[in-house]
Amino acid sequence: MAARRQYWLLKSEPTVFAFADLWAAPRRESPWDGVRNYQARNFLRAMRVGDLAFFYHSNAAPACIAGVVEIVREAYADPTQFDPGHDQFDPRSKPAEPSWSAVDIRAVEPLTRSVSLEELRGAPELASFPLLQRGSRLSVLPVRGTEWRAILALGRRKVEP
DNA sequence: GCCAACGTTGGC
DNA sequence: GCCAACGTTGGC
Repeated sequence: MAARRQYWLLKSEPTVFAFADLWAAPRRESPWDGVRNYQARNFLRAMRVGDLAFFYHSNAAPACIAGVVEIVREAYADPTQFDPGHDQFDPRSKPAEPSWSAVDIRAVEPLTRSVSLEELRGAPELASFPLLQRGSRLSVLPVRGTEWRAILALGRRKVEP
């Protein structure tokens, strides 16, 4: 079966780590670590090198999609789970059987225009987009091809509608 | 800062 | 296995 690129969305609070921070990092790369939710972790583990993801700014004014990133390293044991000095330290996780995973990402493209939540809500193609559902809190989400293209079209548009 | 929604924990 | 309490998320 041919490998097929999948699409994702990753949430980050820009005051902690913004798309611009990733863009400014060496080789525009960074680990994506610290995920401590099983469903989100399972999505991380399903990612393949070459998959693309939107970089979403949560807890921002306005919350928005700021850019596109690529998965450059598939899931590996998240080192922060074993670091007692780290906020995300998990004393129950055993090195022989790590509970949590990280991937590495690389910034690919800043969107010409950030796409705000309000705009996302206005797009008919995104009616069932998980991010827009009530109470959605997952920090890692799958994105369908139709949704991906609709959002890209909004983000690449140069002129206000 | 508020608060609704959600995931996790732990007593039973 | 149930479920109340708690901590966290995240839009506003």
